[in-house]
Amino acid sequence: MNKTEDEVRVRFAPSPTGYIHIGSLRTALFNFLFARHSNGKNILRIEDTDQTRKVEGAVENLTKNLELLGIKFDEGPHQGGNYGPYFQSERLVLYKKYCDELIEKGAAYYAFETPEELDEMRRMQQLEGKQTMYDRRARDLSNEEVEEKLKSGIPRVVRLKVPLNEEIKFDDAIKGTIKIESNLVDDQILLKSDGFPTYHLANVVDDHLMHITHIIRGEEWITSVPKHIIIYRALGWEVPVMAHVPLILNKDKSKLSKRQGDVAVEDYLNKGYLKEALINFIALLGWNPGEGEEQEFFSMKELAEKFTLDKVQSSGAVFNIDKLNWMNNAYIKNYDIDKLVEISIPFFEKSEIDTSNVQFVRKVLLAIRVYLNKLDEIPQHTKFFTQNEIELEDESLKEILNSESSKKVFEALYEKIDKTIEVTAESYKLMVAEIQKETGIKGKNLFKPIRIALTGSENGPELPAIAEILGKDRLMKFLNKWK
RNA sequence: GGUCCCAUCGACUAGGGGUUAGGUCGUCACUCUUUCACAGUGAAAACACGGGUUCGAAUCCCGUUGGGACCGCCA
Repeated sequence: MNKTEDEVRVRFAPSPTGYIHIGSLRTALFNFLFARHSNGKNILRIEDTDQTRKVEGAVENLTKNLELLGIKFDEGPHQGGNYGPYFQSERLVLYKKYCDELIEKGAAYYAFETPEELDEMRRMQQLEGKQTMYDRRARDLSNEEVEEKLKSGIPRVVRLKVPLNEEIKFDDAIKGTIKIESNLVDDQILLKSDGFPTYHLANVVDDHLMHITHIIRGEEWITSVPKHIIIYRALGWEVPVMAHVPLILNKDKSKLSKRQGDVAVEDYLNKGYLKEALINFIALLGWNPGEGEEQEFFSMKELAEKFTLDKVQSSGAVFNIDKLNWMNNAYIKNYDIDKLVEISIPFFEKSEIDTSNVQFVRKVLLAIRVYLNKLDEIPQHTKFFTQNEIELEDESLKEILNSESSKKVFEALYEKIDKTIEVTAESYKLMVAEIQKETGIKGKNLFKPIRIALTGSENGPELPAIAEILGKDRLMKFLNKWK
């Protein structure tokens, strides 16, 4: 064991449900940033104690995406570590051991109700308008009764014996002091009848055994903290620092959900949001460096330098796709072009562009990147570069093409291109400038007909770039049609 | 319904006893431009309400209202 005394150790503990929720991503990010900021360790632990919800390949998918986004772990299923195993399903003996200890100490007890009985109990409570919670009916069973039932082999669970008439208090690093009456805390099931622990038991045991110093997780957990504190106390363990991160919300301020848009990180990656933009955006959802800082763009390194828990917001944050789009566009515009080409290839494959010609892809991307909020918009911007026949966007454009002055322009440009060996953006500009001088036609009357003749549309990327990409042959073909 | 959490422009937020309440997205206008976009300049836009405390409250306290989360042999 090589843990140094006050080393910060945090964990991200997802259940393998098959995809990473945007909210989980932020929790993972905050944990990672906090660990890096404090020179501590970031640990990945898989909470797979629900046998009914196993998803094949979920862990691989999760690890892959987190890694892709730059969130790294120092310990975990793949990287190993001194406190494994890092799958809860492989730690069952541990949970059993501490569960027995709790029973021994009188801090937990056996209960024998069936799920149906519990449903019925809750139904009645609801009918009476009471809070639904276990009525503690098995709490005071005599030793003999318990022995007898255990022997009979009927299904049993272990429940937490919540001490009565006490005020449970703790200090949350984000929310401040929180107090709850113990009488309102449920005698939570700790060990299910299948022998697996529930979240509450497994979490406390693992966080302790793995020497977790700070628990950074979603706000939805805040109401179960008292249960955890009771377990820590019963086992004589120190309670880690709690930090409950506020929720990410839908537009209507409810918890971010599938129904109202994409929630899986993969969805965003697949749409062509750059990982840097996604991380930057997510980090700013519920956190900011404060103190008059007006910077909006942060690299992962900068985030790690600046991240502290006291700057995490205490209220929820609406996920605003407009701002993500703006930010992603900003990243796309400033990204290293060769790297961007690499990332963009899969999206170009959905267009007419021949992706084997990387130079060509590069040119097109350079011309259209300014328009892209996300990479999956590439196909809708590439048609100007791939058309072999020009289709007019609107019949009324013919009028412009057929005007006297337009004809003159086409004629002149055609001749110049004919004499040119290769059309580049530069040579195109020169030619058009010459035409302006020679014919006296300028402004709209000059460029508009050309644009329409070459693209079929009144607007689009810069003409010189388009001309270069189209190339001499197509340029002549398109002009010839109207001259 | 019970418990807990939360409350600054439409959204993300800065500020945290004395500020013209600042920035970013979005919106609108103008400028630039051989189109659209980009870029630039500017505008509209907020301290939920009511009581305290104080010379002074967006800021501290209490309440109200509003929103949210949780109340499972899920995590």
